[in-house]
Amino acid sequence: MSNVPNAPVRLKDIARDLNVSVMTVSKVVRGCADVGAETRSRVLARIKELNYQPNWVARSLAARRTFMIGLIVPDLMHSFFAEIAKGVSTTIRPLGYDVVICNSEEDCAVESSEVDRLLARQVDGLILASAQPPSSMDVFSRIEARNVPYVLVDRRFVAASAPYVGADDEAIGRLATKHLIERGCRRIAHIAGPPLTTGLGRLKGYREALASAGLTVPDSYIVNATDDASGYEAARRLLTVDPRPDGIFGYNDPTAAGAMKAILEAGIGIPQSIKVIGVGNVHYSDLLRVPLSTIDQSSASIGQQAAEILVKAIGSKRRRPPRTVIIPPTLVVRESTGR
Amino acid sequence: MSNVPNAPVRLKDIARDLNVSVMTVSKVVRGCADVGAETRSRVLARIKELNYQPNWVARSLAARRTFMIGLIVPDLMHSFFAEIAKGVSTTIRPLGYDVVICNSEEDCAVESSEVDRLLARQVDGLILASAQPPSSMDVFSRIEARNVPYVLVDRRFVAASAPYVGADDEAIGRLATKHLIERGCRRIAHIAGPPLTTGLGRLKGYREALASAGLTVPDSYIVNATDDASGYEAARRLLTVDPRPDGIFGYNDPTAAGAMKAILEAGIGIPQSIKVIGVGNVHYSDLLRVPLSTIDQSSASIGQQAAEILVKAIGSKRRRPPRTVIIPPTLVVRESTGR
DNA sequence: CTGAAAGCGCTAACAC
DNA sequence: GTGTTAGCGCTTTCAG
Repeated sequence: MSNVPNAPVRLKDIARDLNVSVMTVSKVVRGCADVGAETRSRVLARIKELNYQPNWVARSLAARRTFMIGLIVPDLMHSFFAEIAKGVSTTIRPLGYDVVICNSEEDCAVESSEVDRLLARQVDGLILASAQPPSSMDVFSRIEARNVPYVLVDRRFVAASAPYVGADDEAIGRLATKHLIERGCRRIAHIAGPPLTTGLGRLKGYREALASAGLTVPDSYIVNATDDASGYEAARRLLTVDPRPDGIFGYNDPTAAGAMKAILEAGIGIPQSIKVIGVGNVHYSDLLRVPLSTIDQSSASIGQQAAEILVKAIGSKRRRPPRTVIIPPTLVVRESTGR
Repeated sequence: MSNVPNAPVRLKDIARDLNVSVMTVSKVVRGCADVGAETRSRVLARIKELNYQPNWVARSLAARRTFMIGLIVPDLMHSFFAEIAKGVSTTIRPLGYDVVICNSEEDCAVESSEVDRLLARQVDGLILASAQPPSSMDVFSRIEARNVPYVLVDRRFVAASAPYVGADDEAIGRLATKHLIERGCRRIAHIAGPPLTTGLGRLKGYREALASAGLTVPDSYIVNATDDASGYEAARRLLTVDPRPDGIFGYNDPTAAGAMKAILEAGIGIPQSIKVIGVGNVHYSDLLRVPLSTIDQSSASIGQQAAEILVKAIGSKRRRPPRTVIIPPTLVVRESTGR
């Protein structure tokens, strides 16, 4: 019995009840082999009886491992990141880890403080879809100083010496743009994302695809947005440009969906007059006003692979050379780029 | 200096460097008032210099508080729950808490083990959108046995003596159904959700609204679904019923969106021939094939209020009488129920 | 196979 | 104001 009613059962309680040492009980709990069969079953019986649950805080302090990892994403509401989060969780939970999920709100100061908190909580590893500016290093170097393994997802940072799992953004940009060209578009606009590897890469791919098709576009064909609301506004601006674009490549599905709303509101037909394509293949793309063609990035698998790489890195003592997993993008054709 | 390179700085290190006791440093770190001004500034200086970060695992063990709370939701991919998660995080983070988010996959065994893990990690409190069957008690009684405060959201359980924050599901059902009736529908079908308070309550409200309007419907007007895919299938079944419904009330926005897809695919006009309404006001409702009328439940505010109640409960020693916050539903009319 | 000793890094309670 | 004493509940290490 413990002294205080309602106080959780401890190893000590079980040990006392059974007249064995705390160590023996601890070993049974952790499944160590070097315990006598009879002792083990007595302990096990008592554990079940009292419904003993190890105190993970104490265990973490003593073992110097928390079996907790941190995941920082810019926005959980964006289903792309929700899917990554889910992929991470379902992969890593069966391995005994819990995931602390943080939202950085796309703000690099918030992200930076999240990282510190997670580190202070002694997480065994970190997965980061970072909102840092491309050149910034200090968040990464702080993690590295602590020798905590981490994996970058979605957004790449050359300065960070960490594994990366994500898509090939230039390939995405080329694939989307080429598809519009093949569907007959000649005046292709781009709703560009924030100046991170994702936005920049897709923009570059877009430019490359245009160039290799011998197409040129006015500067006003490139506008900026990040979500459905700003995508809507961006498209409204594009519709005033002369000549009007006949194709729009959106940085991601939300911007593309917002753009479609603006286009349809203006009474312009999709895909007859303007074709639209997005990126991400969010689950509701198929239910939009006009089902949205998109580039699939296998978001769940990004989370899964990041988790797997992280767990391996946690397991091995020495730093391994950072692995890079580039997930090839695939085209999903729906009505918004129909003929 | 610490013995091992790369080992994090400890209170002890700072104390030794400055020839003060560990306690004094600890007090400075925690902002206790009873420290001499000069000592304090010396300590502060050294802390900054060494970039000291308290070890939260050790602190948690000693202080018997982790400043971590657990949040369990059935599905992070469903933006309703993602929004709750965001509401919880943004409310509770500034108060010094971190949130461990878990997905139960709508599976009550998974949920049960999540609860145990979170409890073993000594979370200070729990927020639960539980997938337990309505009568089940044991998850709740396990939490109560540990004396850990918890708050229920979205799904209600009378047997649990915990605060609840959520919508009034019967009111939702009535509001949605009444709206369809007012818009002229007479043959109103319902895509019902799982047999939890949400699904059951909305179904009840639907029945009440029909009854008070003197309408009756065949049993075949009530089908089951949980997400967009099953909503699509459900609607396909409804379309074969004779006489065909002229209104469909979907358990949530995804089911309603899936239903709209099936209806439009069958070449039937929305809202001309069938009007559709959902629940949840997910952020993309406005971008769907036909912008979806819906019932708003203020999901972000559910998360926020649950977090606030939980923090108060954590602060106070004694159990307070469980508070119940019912968020009144509001109607959002869009094109899917247009005249 | 079993257990005693020695912490993990920090804080509560109380002396000085 | 400052420091001392005693842990928090567990694991590591190493001796029996």
